[in-house]
Amino acid sequence: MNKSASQSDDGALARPTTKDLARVAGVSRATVDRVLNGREGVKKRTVDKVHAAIEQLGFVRNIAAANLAKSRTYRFLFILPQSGDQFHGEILRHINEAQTAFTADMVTTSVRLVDQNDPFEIAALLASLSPETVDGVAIMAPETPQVRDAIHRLQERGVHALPFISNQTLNGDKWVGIDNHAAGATAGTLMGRFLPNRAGKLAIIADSILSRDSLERRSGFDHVVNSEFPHLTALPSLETYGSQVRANHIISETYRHQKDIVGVYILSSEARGPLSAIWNVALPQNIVIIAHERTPCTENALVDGTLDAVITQDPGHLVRSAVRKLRAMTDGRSTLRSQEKIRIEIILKTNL
Amino acid sequence: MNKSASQSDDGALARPTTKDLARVAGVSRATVDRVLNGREGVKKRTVDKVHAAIEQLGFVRNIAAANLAKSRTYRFLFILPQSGDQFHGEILRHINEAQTAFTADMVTTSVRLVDQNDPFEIAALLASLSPETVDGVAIMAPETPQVRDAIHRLQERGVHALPFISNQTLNGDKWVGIDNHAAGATAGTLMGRFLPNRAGKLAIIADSILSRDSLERRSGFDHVVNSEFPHLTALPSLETYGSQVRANHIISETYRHQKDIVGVYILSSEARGPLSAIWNVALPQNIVIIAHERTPCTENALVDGTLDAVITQDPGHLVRSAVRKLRAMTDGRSTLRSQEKIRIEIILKTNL
DNA sequence: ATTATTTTGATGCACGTGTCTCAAAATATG
DNA sequence: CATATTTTGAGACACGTGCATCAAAATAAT
Repeated sequence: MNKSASQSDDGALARPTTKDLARVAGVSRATVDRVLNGREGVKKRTVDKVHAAIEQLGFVRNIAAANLAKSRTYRFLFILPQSGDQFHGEILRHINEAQTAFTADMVTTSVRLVDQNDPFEIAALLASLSPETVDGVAIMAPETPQVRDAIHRLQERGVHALPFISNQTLNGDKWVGIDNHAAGATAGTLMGRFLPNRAGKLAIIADSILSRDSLERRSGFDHVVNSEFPHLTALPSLETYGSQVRANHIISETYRHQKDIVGVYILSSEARGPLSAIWNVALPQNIVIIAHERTPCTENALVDGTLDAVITQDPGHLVRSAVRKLRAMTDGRSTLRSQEKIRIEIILKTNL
Repeated sequence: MNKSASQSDDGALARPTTKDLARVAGVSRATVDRVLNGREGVKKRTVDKVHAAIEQLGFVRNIAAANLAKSRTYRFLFILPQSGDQFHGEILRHINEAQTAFTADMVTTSVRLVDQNDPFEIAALLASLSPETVDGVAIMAPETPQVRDAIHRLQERGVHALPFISNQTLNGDKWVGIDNHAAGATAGTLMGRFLPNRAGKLAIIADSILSRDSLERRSGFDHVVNSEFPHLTALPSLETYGSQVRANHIISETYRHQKDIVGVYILSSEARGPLSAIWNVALPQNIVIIAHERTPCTENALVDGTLDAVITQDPGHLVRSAVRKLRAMTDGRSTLRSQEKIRIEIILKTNL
């Protein structure tokens, strides 16, 4: 029987190396290298022998040593909107916070802020990137033809691209973010459960209903409310377009015309505008209000009772997951499904 | 001005190495090594010079290369209860599932199942461990004097110990798990919010109220119910002691004597017994039932509407966090607070 | 059977750090 | 001053893998 791997002092099985592979497969280390790195000019019979040895020994490549040998560093870029949105601020904070941890893993991250409403600027930025300066890009931007094409060409040039959080068509698990339909449905369920016996109307407030996120959340919300809580009626979405004045206006107007509002659902990732509008209008205490994303603003609103629940995704997890995925993409590996699944979290006053 | 780090082809700053440190500090690589690894016999003035260079260059040790040189492998052991509990099954599953990912990081994990009720067995196991065979242990076991002492001696022998999920006194951030008081409070909040206008009694079911977890959850639950939902009254805890017969008995008895039960809170991490008892007794449809831990059983109960909400902690995150912490402890590093914070998650039918 | 081509082996260096050894230099002690 | 001691430097090798070169062996083509 073959001695399958060297034995260490304490009797534990040492981890098999390429040397062990070569010995067990009966080939040279050079050939093992050719097989492991998929180089040309190796007979199929030899390839099989090596693979059999890998199987037999349970060989796992020492990525650290490999990266050291290649002196590989991962250079990743986050492209984020430059709006002052607090949620994006949290994302930025986590990118910086994790910088030290990333450095230890040979990952360097940088951030570029772009105007969300200028697809040409985004496309131009993407066009300026090449595999010589960056290995992967996490992109948070609305899906427009320009951007979609730019992403496509970027990938063809050999730079990995990863839709980040929102607004892009998803392919397989090559994206990071939550299922917005389910997030909306969760909001709907909470709304219904918090209002078990009170028939009435639900106001729904969004920045703009044109974004993919908003549409999906709205659809999930409606689905649950219509099918499970027929005593509640979701009103058409109100759009604030990011304007505080407009937010104040539409909320007071709506409340004036619809006296039987029992709940408010704030769709957008920035709840500050709608919340202060609600504060100004002084809605009755017993209206249930649900918003998205954990920010200093929504935390405060939870604590003082203005907000009843917040549906959120963990920004730190989003950032780390993006980095892990980009790294896996550059290595041609796959990631752990369960680790990368971004949870839809529910936050109440008591689990802040 | 000093040339601070070598320049790579593409113009990007190469990451500084110990060589760069030596050059900038004006000492030899041997001395840099003495400082970095805290060896004796270096003059304070020299130590300061090196630290200044570290600061100036922003030097971060290449852990991968260091571990390679030391041929370091991390050998961790999980000590878990051998009860057939589904939640523990999930933990086990995640340990195995993440095995491949760990291997790539030079981490090998093993698992030992022990009888939770036999502190002497656990203490004996701990006593048998030495730094020669294991670097760190994640321990999930009730806190008894025997176990506490054994853990203490284990640490003195140089094996890192990490309380895992439950039942040990906590020191600083050297533990993994959720805040059970907050988890109980969350359950209480949901219960109250789901029952806004229905006065009545709440049945509370536990395996045993003697465990630290149960006590803390109960206390959090009571606090919220008493202070915020005075129309609800939490009954004394019912203990099942893991017996299905007893579960059936106490639940039917309680329901017979207390006709105005409007909610049930299942404290323990195993909800199967109480749930099937509830199923047998056929409680009225509109009773709100909340349990802990996401398992196949609680998932099914959510889908079919028996359960209204599940409070849970992500077992995969728990496992990975334990490994990261043990690794940081062995390296003498600190971990990222925000990443290791285990979230109290709320699961409804819609965010399964 | 000879030559051309493909496949394999042997060997050496590199990556960044840890860990030795031995000598040289600096400083302290008498 | 000479000597003992502390502090530092120079150098070599190791870890596991990638990558390159050149020769040797195996196989295919003529």
